Amino acid sequence: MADDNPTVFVVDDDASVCKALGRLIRSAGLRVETFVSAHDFLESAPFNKAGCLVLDVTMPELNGLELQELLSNENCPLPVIFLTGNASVPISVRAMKGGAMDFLEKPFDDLTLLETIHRAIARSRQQVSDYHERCQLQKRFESLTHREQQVFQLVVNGLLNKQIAYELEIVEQTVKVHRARVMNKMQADSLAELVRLAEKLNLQNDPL
Amino acid sequence: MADDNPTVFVVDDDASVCKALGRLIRSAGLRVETFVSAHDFLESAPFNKAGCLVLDVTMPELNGLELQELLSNENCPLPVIFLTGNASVPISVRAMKGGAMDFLEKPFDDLTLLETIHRAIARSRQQVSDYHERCQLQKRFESLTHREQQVFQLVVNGLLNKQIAYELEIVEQTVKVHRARVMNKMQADSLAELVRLAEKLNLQNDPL
DNA sequence: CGCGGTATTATACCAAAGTCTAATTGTTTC
DNA sequence: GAAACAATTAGACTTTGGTATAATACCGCG
Repeated sequence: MADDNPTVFVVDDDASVCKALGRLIRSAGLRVETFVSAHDFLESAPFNKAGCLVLDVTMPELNGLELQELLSNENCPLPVIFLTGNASVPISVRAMKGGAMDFLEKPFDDLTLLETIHRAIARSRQQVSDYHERCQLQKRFESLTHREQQVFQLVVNGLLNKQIAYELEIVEQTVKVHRARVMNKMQADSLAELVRLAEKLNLQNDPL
Repeated sequence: MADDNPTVFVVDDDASVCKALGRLIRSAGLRVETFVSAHDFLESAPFNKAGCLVLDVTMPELNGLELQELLSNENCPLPVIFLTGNASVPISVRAMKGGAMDFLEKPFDDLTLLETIHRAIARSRQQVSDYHERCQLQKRFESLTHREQQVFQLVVNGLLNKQIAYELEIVEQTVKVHRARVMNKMQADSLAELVRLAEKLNLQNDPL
């Protein structure tokens, strides 16, 4: 909502390449930040903002693949586009298996890169939006008391109030109270919606 | 249920390679079928059975990548593992973007290939199982009359019976009749389950 | 034309869910 | 200890959902 301006992060140990890529990408109307090392990039860690990463494979210290893996482990959802001068098949395969958007050899076609960047940003927007939604849901879920969470679980498993009462060894009226609070706190205005929220929260059912 | 025996399909224009791969894979206790051309393979099209495809990239007529794309368009979910002698980065990237499990250069390590095959088969099993479940669901859904499908849609959108009645310009009692039939035909024994079935059927909600 | 499938409605009743007020108990926290 | 929160229950009531029986009407098919 507030900051819908995606940023392209360019990481290449060759400053002149950074500069050239920066120019190219800016010319397409996109915001760019360049870094000459993976460490530099990591300091301004751009979590949960839309954008993408254009990454050189071969760099001293932390190379492109290692950075990709690191970000992946950190759960940073930024799509990665690799650029490389001297690539090999195993490296490109590893990059793609690691979830890279693309893997382009230098010299690359400017338009191809820009087109790939746009696809990456589109994906990133989706990811960021999904992430935010999920966070809000998670927050609501955590605002439930333990008992309310239990009732939530059993309700979306399809149990009747009286069955839930039996499971939890309480009285049906108590279940109704909890259930009403669950609907309120989760901001669901129908059981159908509550079930969908539970799905998004990965509240697995069936553990009966 | 009936045929839980996955088959590895090997396609390589070099018959001796086929033979060697066949031996290797069979030695791991897996069923193998070999083909010396993509066309040969396509004739025994192994849809909706668990297995995987070990594919040479460079072949006369229809090459590996083309076969992969063709199968993908045909919605054939068989995981593909590429083998290649003289590969290039763009080709490997294209293969991986096309959803390949892996892309191995000859000479490859036998154990690596077998390990990849096993992962591919595991994925295939999951896909086949998902596919079957989805088919059954689709069948049930299609057994609903038009009116019942409408009621289904509105029910899982969270509308009350009386609201559904208003939408469809009928009386609440009629909605109840349809609703009961929907629950029966879809084999759902709770609203929660019905909503989950609707999700799996991609009955998008919200088109209010 | 009669039969089967579909859609519709009515009546009646029971079960389940939702709502409101109110009270009790235990725990934690300032 | 008072205040705040959580869990529990009771009682009373309304709304909604589910089920059963039955009847009417339309349509297409043989």
